[in-house]
Amino acid sequence: MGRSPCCAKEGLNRGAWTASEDKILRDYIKLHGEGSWRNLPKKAVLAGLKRCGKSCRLRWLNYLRPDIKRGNISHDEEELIIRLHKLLGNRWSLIAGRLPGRTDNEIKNYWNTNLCKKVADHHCSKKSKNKGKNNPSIPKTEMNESQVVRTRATRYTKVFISPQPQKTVTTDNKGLPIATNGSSVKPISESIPSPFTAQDNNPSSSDDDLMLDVNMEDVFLSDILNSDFNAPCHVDCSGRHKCNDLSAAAPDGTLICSRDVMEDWTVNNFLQQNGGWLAE
DNA sequence: AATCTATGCAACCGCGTTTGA
DNA sequence: CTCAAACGCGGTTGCATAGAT
Repeated sequence: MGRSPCCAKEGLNRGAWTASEDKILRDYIKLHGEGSWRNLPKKAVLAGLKRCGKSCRLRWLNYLRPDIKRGNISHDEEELIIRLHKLLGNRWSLIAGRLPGRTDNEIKNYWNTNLCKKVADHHCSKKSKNKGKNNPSIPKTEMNESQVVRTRATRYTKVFISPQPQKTVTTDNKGLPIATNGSSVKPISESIPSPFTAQDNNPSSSDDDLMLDVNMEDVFLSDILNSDFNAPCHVDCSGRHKCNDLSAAAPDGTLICSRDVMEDWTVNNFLQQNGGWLAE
């Protein structure tokens, strides 16, 4: 089913935004609020704004929003980005969510232009420092090795998590879990919901049920958080497959662990339950 | 001074997910 | 339940500018 391109309508402006366009958009949103981007151009065109909704949304989110923090990224922010990227991969919106005032686009650009090189230099100084797009001689597979794992993942919405009492967790004013000093790392089996403990890969189960065929009883938080996500993972996630990026599919297509599950689990549950933010 | 190359960033594109009729 | 529209995200592109030659 083809979707009509958002910006295909003739007569719409493209490219860099002018100051007057910014003003129109800002005034419009001040008046009507965010959202309904698709309808925005129809209404705003009366004010002379000839932009598609998608473009308006992007301009607003990345540039015009009043809470956007412009300027250099501080060292603390940089550290945080690196850590979050190691944890989350290229989930820029998630990373941006942990950095108030920063946009996903800004962080993505900052990573690609600064941190990517830094991290690459730090981790694999023996490898080429050239950017991939400027160095076509580097095979893509090799380039990917020095990059983080690709994170586009199928989202699984049906995950059975057995109810577990939530531990209270101390958070800072940003909602981030505060690392407790010297927090001892527990085995995952003690701290994560039951789907991550051994489950019988029973084909007779309902097809709608996501089978998390993971036996991580011997996996420790420190193994994951301290692991080099770029390197082949030495954690045997399933007892059958050595997974490279904490998500893998068996040759028969059996899902072993979806990344989103892992991410949600890691960020929202797992770390909190351990009371530590990248606790070591 | 002119040209080339590298860099940074804003914006676009395409695709997956969500929503609602 | 189905399907199309809308939304949101990550990857990529293109342009302006700085620095090197």
